[in-house]
Amino acid sequence: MADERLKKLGDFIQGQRKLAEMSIRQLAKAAEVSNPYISQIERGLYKPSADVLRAIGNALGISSEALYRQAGLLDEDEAPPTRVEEAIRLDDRLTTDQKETMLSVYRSFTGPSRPIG
Amino acid sequence: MADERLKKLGDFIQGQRKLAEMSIRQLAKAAEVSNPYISQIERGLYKPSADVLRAIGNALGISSEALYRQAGLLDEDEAPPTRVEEAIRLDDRLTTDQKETMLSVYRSFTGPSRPIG
DNA sequence: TGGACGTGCTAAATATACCAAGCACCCGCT
DNA sequence: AGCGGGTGCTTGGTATATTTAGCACGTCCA
Repeated sequence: MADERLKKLGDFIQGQRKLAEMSIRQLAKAAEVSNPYISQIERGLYKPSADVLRAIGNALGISSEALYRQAGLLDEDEAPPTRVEEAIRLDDRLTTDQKETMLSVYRSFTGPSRPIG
Repeated sequence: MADERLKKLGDFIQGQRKLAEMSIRQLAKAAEVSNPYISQIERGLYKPSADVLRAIGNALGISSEALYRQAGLLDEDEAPPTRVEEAIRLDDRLTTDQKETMLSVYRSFTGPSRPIG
């Protein structure tokens, strides 16, 4: 496996970890692996096994599928990635006002143009 | 990982291989792994890495996703509560800064702490 | 008969995924 | 100053994934 891919996967995991505001040790504990190993994965030193990937995905609140796709482990380019707008609209923890707020923020970020689909 | 799962995965692969009318060696060559290794995987002796699984899936003309699911590596019923967060984090139309902004807005709406486990 | 081919499997060696211990650093206390 | 607790990283070892060589059994064909 190209270590370029591993690097990309590592960067992705690190980015997601930071977005989730977790430390390496927190993630390691949640994913039930050692902390150095997370560090090593993030730096692209190792090719984690399938169930370690799954555990990391779970710990980060990312669907394993998204992780696999990022890791280049699902070539099938079906299965549309989760949509922000849709997810916001469907979230029952948000009030209607809050949804509108988030949607308008989102649209201001992404511009007026319609999303791909 | 329960070796029961490995056995089930192995049986599944073997079944698919036979349906595809391939020998172990043919599959091994197509998946670019050694032939004994295929044999060992089919008998549930080892836990193949994610990209070996993908290669086998490709060689057999099976969607990797189906394979992962068979292997119990896609939980599917995990992590639904974090859909919005995931969608935001994975959106490639947003910059990291924008993601952080939206996440903090979202968190302020839904409450401060939302640990994963 | 015999050997050139197929099949799946075994065994021993190598490569590498993964872990425990611990270092170096930074910070908020007291 | 010095502790206690946080951060990410390094090192050396063990466990295990993966391979190379080769066995034992079949079948077909000369």
